[in-house]
Amino acid sequence: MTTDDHVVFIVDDDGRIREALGELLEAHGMRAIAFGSAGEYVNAEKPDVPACLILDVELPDINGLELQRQIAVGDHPPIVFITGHGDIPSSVRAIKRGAVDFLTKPFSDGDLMVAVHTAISEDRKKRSERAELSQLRQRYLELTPREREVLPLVVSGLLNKQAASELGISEVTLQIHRRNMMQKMGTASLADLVRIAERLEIPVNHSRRGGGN
Amino acid sequence: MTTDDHVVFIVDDDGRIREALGELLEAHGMRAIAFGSAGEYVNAEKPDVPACLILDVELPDINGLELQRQIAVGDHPPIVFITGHGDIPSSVRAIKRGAVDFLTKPFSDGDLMVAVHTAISEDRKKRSERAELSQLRQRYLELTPREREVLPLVVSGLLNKQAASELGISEVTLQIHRRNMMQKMGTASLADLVRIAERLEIPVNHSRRGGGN
DNA sequence: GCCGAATACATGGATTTCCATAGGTTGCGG
DNA sequence: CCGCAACCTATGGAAATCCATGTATTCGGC
Repeated sequence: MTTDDHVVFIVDDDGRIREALGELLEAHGMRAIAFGSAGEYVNAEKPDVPACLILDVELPDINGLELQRQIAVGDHPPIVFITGHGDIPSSVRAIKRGAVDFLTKPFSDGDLMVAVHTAISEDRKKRSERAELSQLRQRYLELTPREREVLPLVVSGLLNKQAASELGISEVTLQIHRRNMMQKMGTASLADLVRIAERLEIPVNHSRRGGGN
Repeated sequence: MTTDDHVVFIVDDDGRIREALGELLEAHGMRAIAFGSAGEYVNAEKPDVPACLILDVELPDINGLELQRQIAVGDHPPIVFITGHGDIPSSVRAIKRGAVDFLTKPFSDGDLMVAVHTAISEDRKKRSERAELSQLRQRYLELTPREREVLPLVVSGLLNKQAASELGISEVTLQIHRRNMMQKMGTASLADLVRIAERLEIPVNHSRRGGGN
């Protein structure tokens, strides 16, 4: 892990904590960027790399749990909460909402580093999955309306003539749309297409009656 | 929700707590079964219905978190922890390991009931998914060794002749195995089979080179 | 008006899948 | 030895999919 392929954000109003954490992370070969308030963090330009957010619960401008709730609407780095005055309901809520850990001060350097590594590893995985899904979604959006209608019928396993009947068109036309759709989706086989449709959570409302594939 | 289609297990060494919780749950039309120790609970015959486990952290025979860890190897009801002396690391660990909630005494009846309903609802969903998956796995186990070899090749989208080549057999033989396999798996189409293979997490190591489905 | 995209339909033909039927070999258990 | 399961192969033929190519209509943008 080099300092260019990840980043650790530190949000704590206590300058000494920011400095101590920054030094700890850099001593472990990690890149750290610190902020004194949630507002600063939210408004800052951020590198597009796997990340972790070390977040103090008691911030001057907003409660850390509230910030977690707010940033949850978009893509955001996994959170490692740190707090000097935590309570159990808060910790439960934080973890249920996806935080990687909830550490009470004083916490050990080791615990923090484990949490940070877990968070960055998690973010790396999620970002990769999101990128792939985003690409598939883009392909889906490039389909014509008709092609988009044909897709769920095809992946549900209907024969071409059955799918054509569902749309009230000829089988020949259905075949054309099907072919164009599969080309745009970049799939060489029906099997590939079915898997992509699953990834995109496209509903399957039909089923073939009777034999064969 | 009738008292026949679910159950709430209570494991607490304090008889008054067991009684109070039992009465609360029954006042809400729920069925409750109480145990004074983890050993009692583990050894008891349990109804095969959606359930919730209200688990005290400080038990005489074992720590509640340790019991969570032990029962995690099998199918077990979602846990709602209750405790009079909890600490944040314990609560974090409990939630991370899948507990529905971690309530510190004195907790409100409302909080407990919400947690219990969430747990039972969750268990109902998981049990349904597990039953379905178990059935699919049973079908998979009924395949002959050859049929089991053919399945991943087919769902990867290979042409029959390509799959046959992979196994060093004739295309005709591959077709026979394919047909028998799809019948045993209860699938009417390749699309259905692909979805089932995904559910069973059968690895796909091949891909068709070139056009068509 | 022209052009391109989207949609519809068609033909001719090749390839693949599917089906029904038949036959053979090997290994295991009763 | 016999029956059965598992595996292998084949034929003949029907159905489905795929491909290449062509035509026509409508709509929107330039």
